Amino acid sequence: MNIATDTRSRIIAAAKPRFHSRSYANVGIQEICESAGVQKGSFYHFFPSKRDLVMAVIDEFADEWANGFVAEAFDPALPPMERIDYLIDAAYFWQKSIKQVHGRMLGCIFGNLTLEVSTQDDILRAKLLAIFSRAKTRFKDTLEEAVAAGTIPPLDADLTAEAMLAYLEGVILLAKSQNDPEVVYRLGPAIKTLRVETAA
Amino acid sequence: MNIATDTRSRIIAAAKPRFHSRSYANVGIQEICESAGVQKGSFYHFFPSKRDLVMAVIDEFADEWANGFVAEAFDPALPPMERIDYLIDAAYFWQKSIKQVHGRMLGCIFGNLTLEVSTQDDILRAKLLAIFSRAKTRFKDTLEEAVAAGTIPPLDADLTAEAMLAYLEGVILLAKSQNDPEVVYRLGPAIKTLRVETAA
DNA sequence: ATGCTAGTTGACCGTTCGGTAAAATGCAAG
DNA sequence: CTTGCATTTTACCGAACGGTCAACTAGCAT
Repeated sequence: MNIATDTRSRIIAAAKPRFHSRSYANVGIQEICESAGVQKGSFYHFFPSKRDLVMAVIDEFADEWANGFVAEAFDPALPPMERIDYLIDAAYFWQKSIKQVHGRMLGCIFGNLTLEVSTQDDILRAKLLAIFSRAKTRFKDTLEEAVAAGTIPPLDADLTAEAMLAYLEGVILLAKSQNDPEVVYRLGPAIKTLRVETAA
Repeated sequence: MNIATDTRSRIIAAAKPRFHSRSYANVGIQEICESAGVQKGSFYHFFPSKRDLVMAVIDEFADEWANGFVAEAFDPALPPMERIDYLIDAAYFWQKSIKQVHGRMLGCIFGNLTLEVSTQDDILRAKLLAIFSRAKTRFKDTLEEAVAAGTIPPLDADLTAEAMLAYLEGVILLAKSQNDPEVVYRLGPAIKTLRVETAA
């Protein structure tokens, strides 16, 4: 079970940076197996299909974020709106450090995969949608807290949260098109100007 | 020359909806040729490579937009900020009509391609970047006009324009993840709340 | 010791990939 | 009538694709 788990996680570890830095279709099982030092038959012992692998990769990225930057950013000890600043900062520094190591702005793997596969695979789309949904909830809770504390005027927390998430993804997209994480630095802070008023 | 042009444009016409509705890697030359009623050798007479085809497709989409919705939206006769409303409306109705016909929200092909290929092909990335750059200029000019007219308080028109473009792409991304153009309808109008202040 | 099972191996499946080369066709100008 | 050029056809390339299969190994419980 120990060694078995090891093989499985070696496969995921090999797949993660590849799916992130290239695309779903452009990364083959064979390449992943070679990099992980695993035979193809062994791969299909752990993963019924390529799709199942990418789902595991998505889960790992989501966990990594949820327990890393996101947990730090949405620290209840911070004043609510500062958490959003923190998140933008984290996104910026993460993209920047990846570019320093890898030479490229890789962007958000959830956004990348969404635009690539969501018209072709509803199961993957649902998976990615769930990730976005959780992210939105984080924003929403933060906004509600900020409103309750009187930090910001009342607004439609649900829609504003969704708008902020959209903006973050859009900023990362534009940054990727320029291969330049500084775009995140320049545009990110404007996320706090976004507002959807409460319905009258 | 007439028939020749016809073959070339039949190829592009076959490729356009495919690249838009699926992805770059998922659409093969063979399929495009079959759909266009063209032999593969003939394809390579007109396009040196698959990349050259997708560049032509990008150009066609860009022209289509520039001469269609975008031209209507950025009509100088409209009050500046209403142009932005118009553009959001246009994006919404376009995505909605595509979904009605095709059954799917396909999103923005420029955004789609950017996230798929921009880490793997700098020439395509540059092409897409140029498209975004032109779009940003439209926003920027509009914002400057709105500031000059006193419609909105002074702001950093360049950065705010980029932020608005990012937001639009992000909203479409999120809508695609939900396969629901109504997201564009709900979130789109908040684009006008985005602001980057002028540097002090 | 035996049998079961999780894991592994390596060969193999048919299909598709982007791209090539040479021969054939059509057409227009000299 | 012929030359030349653009276009088209057809057959083909090697490589890679996702996925399958039967045989084999190792460890553990009965």
